[in-house]
Amino acid sequence: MRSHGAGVLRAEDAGSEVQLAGWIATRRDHGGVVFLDLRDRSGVVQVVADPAVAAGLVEAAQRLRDEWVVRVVGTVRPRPEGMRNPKLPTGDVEVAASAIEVLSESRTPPFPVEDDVEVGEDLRLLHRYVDLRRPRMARNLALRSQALSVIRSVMERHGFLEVETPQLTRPTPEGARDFLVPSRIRPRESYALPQSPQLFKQLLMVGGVERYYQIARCFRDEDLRADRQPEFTQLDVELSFGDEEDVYALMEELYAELWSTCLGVELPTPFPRITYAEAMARFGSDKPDLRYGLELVDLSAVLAGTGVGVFSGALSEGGSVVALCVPVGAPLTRRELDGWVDWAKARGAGGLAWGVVEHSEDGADGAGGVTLRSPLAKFLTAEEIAGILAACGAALGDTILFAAGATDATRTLMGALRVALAAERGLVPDGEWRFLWVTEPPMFDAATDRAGRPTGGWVPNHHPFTAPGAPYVDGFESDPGSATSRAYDIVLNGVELASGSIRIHDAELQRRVFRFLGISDEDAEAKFGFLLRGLAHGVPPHGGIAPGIDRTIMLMAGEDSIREVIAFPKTQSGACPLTDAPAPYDEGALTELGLRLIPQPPRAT
RNA sequence: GGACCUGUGGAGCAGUUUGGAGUGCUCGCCACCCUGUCAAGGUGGAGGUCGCGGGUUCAAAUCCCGUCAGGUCCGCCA
Repeated sequence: MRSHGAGVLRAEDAGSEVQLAGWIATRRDHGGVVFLDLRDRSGVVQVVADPAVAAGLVEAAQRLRDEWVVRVVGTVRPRPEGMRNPKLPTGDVEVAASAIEVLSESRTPPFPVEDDVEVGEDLRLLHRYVDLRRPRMARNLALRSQALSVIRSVMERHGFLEVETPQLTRPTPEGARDFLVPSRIRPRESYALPQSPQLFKQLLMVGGVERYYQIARCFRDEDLRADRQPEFTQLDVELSFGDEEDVYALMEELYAELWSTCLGVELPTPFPRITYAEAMARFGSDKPDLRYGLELVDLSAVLAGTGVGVFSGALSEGGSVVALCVPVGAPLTRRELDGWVDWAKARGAGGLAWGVVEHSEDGADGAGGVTLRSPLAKFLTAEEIAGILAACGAALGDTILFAAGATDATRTLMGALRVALAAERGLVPDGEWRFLWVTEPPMFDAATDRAGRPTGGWVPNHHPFTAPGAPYVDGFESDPGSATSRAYDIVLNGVELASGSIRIHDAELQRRVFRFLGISDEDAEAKFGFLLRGLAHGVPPHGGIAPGIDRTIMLMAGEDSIREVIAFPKTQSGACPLTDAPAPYDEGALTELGLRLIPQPPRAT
């Protein structure tokens, strides 16, 4: 049916007889001659219905409409001098048609099949089959396919076995909410879709697979975001008889090859490593964006004896005072500062203090001829102001923002402010790829209730199968807040791309962790019995990682949402406009499943 | 569970602040003209539940309340 892709024809093809097939992108009807832009996956080429070549073809071409599917037989010929189109890769040639066959007609498209028109996302998803024709989406799909191919070749090269794990499995009692799947053959019971193949891949290690990978679909029934879908894809990896260094080296090679092959970019390896504690202290985030500075400044020491109430209050309760110095050369306006104070309050903070670095009128305070203009200035001593300016490395025109309170919360707030300010002030450079490893996260976080109050219990920071760091194996129970784990993340430009850890491979240690988390031996047996039995049958030391495929492709494609790199994504409310999923239950099916719906409560008026 | 933004012929927008006739722009669509365009051009034309419901008013796209949908974020996501 087809001899060439439309987009591949070049000057050297002149004279060739070709058969093309594709969609009518546009039609330019000059009455006596008609130009068609024919689009297929490979690109676009101009087809001419020229009465000098084929009689009657002009009339046929005039009946064609956009997005009709046609087959064209013709001859490639160079365009006349001065008629070349440098905007098209095929612009040196055109195809003089001898025959045009309509394979399929089309309604007028619901939106233009071009990149430069912003179309509402619900409409794009409703007609995704049209949206996918747009060059941007076609490019994203091709990039994704190429990336998956590179991933498989790297993993196979290193002796990893691709093993599939169940999609119908048992509900896991902790973590994200499961999608439950009832079945007719097991009425009143439920499978769950896997949040990840975590326990299966560990059991594959027990099973002697030694090196496993899978392009694995994962499911979590949690609220959606630009970078979160209810179903998403991970490169799931696990290896035996190795440690962190094996995982790091493998992933660095993988990402370097992805960037090299797909983007033509050579990544420097190894990636920098910073500890979780350092990331939180310097950037207020466990996924710092290293493309810009704007690091957090801890002023707790400088302000140890301050008379400023909000600061001294936080410090006396063991908290911190944290500053950000915005080096924009020109101060933020009062309106902008008020906006950031409101921004902080919307996140549950008490507020932000601020100061602008100005020329010192009398040289009485500050240093280097500058001082701080701030509502706080009259409550600060000259030494404190000098200390603040020195600690921030502040220069004339800089704006300093302050927050005070519990250390972790204050750092997190200022970390979020750092990201928001950098975006707002245009401090984020284009075209930089700043990979890093974030290592040694806490083993546990303090558990909180719905209102955010600590319950006194602990929850895993990563998951309960993560090995404690060597110094904490014996005593994590006595000082759980200080224990770190052998987990690690890959972060790129402020996005968490991958997360993994070295696992517990000792049944007794695993039981201790469960007990510490408040899971009794009985509970553990009921929920994780299959894992514990596995751990009793000869377990190699093992660990792994799971890079997010959607997020990786999103960043490679320069997109802001993973929906742009997923062929058929869901909306933020978890719906699919194309298929209108999810659908209401069918009563007959419910009966077979042994289920009954709770009547919808009457809406309060 | 919460905050914010958006919703106007097929697409993208303006109009909403300060209520006064569905008014406008670009593209698309239909018909006709046109033999070198590639954002083709020209002439003419069709196409509207201003998301939906209620309220205020002599009068609502515009003001108020509610609701639905899409998006961004907080919570949530071991």
